[in-house]
Amino acid sequence: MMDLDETDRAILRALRADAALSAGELGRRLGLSQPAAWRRIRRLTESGVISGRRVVLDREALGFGVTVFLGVKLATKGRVSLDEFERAASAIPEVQAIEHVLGLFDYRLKVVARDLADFERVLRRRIMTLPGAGNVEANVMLSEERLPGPLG
Amino acid sequence: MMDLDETDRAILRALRADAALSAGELGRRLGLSQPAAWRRIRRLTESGVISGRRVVLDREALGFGVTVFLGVKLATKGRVSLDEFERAASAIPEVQAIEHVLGLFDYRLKVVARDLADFERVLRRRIMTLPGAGNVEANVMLSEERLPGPLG
DNA sequence: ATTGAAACTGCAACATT
DNA sequence: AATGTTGCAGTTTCAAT
Repeated sequence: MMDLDETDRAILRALRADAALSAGELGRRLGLSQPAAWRRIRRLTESGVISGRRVVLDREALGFGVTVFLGVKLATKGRVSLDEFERAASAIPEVQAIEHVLGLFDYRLKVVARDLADFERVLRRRIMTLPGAGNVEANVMLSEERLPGPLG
Repeated sequence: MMDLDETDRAILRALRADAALSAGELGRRLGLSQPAAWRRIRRLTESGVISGRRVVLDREALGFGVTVFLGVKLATKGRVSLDEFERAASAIPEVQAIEHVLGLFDYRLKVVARDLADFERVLRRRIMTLPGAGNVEANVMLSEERLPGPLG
């Protein structure tokens, strides 16, 4: 953990919205020279605060109009069950994220599909056959809003 | 929606892992010239398939070690209730994502906090006081695995 | 698809405060 | 310790072939 000043936070806020911003453009906005802004970005990257840069793909543009969150309760728990479940879930192409959670469910899966008919196929042939899967609860995503979140 | 060939998919797969890859490096890997790779990236961006580039922040490095998924059932529904709930939830700094869903819950919130004591504060003073919030169910995240997902 | 060229960016070295 | 200036290699972003 690292302590950030107001300038660092402004940089993170800007890069969260658009990681393609150049150090020069960032410096211009914050009143820094290009190398000064660049050095701060490098420092944030090397310290691990910035852990990567990813492109965001538009699922709809790719033909995947349906996103569903699944809560999964395992029927059998234990070291082997968790590993096996995670390995099998990772192998399903439509699964975008696997979250191991504590609470009413054991896992939370984010699944995408072309449409509801396609989702039913994934659910029946892939999800319900996952090793150890007991109760499964589904929530179809209608819309999603991503927020900046706290920076320290 | 746009149709992609195998090369486009390889580009998306590579950029999903690391958006900082240059067009030259991408071309080298795929057997394309630098401008050819660059043109494909631009085409994918202009068509909306690539909808943005974001930095990934390490929550733990920022001092937020706890991530909780909340399922929220509204007590009162209707146009106004949804708008009001979303507006109030957006104003909570610890809320990272607001997902409007169909199913057992009406909303799914991704919330981060410094620790469990901090999370309790957020839950009691911010979440439970959200307008219209009825039942709230929580799942504490233990680990998360993000997968490439299907590309068409 | 390749080449060439202008503008910009990333990155290092050095000086300043 | 953080900044600014200079300078160069590499990249982006075009146009031309």
